[in-house]
Amino acid sequence: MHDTDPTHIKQSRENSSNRRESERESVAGDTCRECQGQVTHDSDRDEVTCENCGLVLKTSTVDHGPEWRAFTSDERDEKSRVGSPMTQLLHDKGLSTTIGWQDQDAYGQPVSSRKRSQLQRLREWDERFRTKDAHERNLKQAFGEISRMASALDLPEPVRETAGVVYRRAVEENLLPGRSIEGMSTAALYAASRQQGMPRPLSEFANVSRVEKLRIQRAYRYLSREIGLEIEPEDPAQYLPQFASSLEVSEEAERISRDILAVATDNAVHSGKSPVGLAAAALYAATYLTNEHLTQETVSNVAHVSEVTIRNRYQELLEVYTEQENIGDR
DNA sequence: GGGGTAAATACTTGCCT
DNA sequence: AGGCAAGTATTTACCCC
Repeated sequence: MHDTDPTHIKQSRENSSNRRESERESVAGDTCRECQGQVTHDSDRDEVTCENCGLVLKTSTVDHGPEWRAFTSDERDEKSRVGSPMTQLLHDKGLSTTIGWQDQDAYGQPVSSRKRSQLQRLREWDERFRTKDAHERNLKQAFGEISRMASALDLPEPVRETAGVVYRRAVEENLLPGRSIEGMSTAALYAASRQQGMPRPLSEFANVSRVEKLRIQRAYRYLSREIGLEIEPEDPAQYLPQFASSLEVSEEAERISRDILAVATDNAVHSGKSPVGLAAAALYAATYLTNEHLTQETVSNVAHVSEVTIRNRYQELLEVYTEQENIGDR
């Protein structure tokens, strides 16, 4: 749904109308639209992701369309037995059923009073299990909020799903009691947007959320500490392939930049610095060494960091790197 | 184009109650 | 627990070579 590539949309249409015949098994061979890297299908999570840059290209590749065909509306009514599509954003993933309120059997006949009280008890328990505890009810409300805010901020689908997962984890870890659902769901969305590599300033979230910035901040801090919410690619090297391919630098340069980062990590130069900035600087430094000479501007454009950051960073990197080189050569 | 600096801002951490 | 404040990194805007 979030996929903007028209060819994919066409494919999925064909999928549902031609049933299974045109099902495309192999994502292998396709390439990432951002970095041209190899993409793989993770069947556990049902996501198509890029091996290089980790971009989630497509989630839920399952064909949600019916597996039967109907040619008349009567036939459609008769055959239809499906509910809404499954989604992370419904508290029970949209899969729950309810026990009907009518005291009737499958044929519409009234049931005996004995059965009736049995049904009543079943309904009670059904209700209890379905909204098992405060948690599930929280989820329901929170996911609503997440969706609303994500739309307002125009965040893509993968981010919303991630936010859902994050929030669900928070609930499972019992982090909710005493905290507002609003604050937490905003924090989850904020965290998700960062994890997915498209951070927005906290203030934007504050604008669309019903809680103030401070609350969100606090909730976020809590979140990230309590469930070790590693803002995922903590490893700067992860960004390299992506940058390298969009900048079309030599493999040599990419290899060197990887070295530089490794050395930098050993020397603990990189604590507290943004991984993106480091990756960009390393790449810039590498092209400097291989005489490819990219300008700081081009690198900064691709990496979305300022030239200043690259300047500051690459000098430090180069310093430790050349030092290490000299020691190694001796 | 590379390089530098100052002020503003975003974000984290630590300290205090 | 929550609140505040200080500290660090990054960006923006401007300058010079």
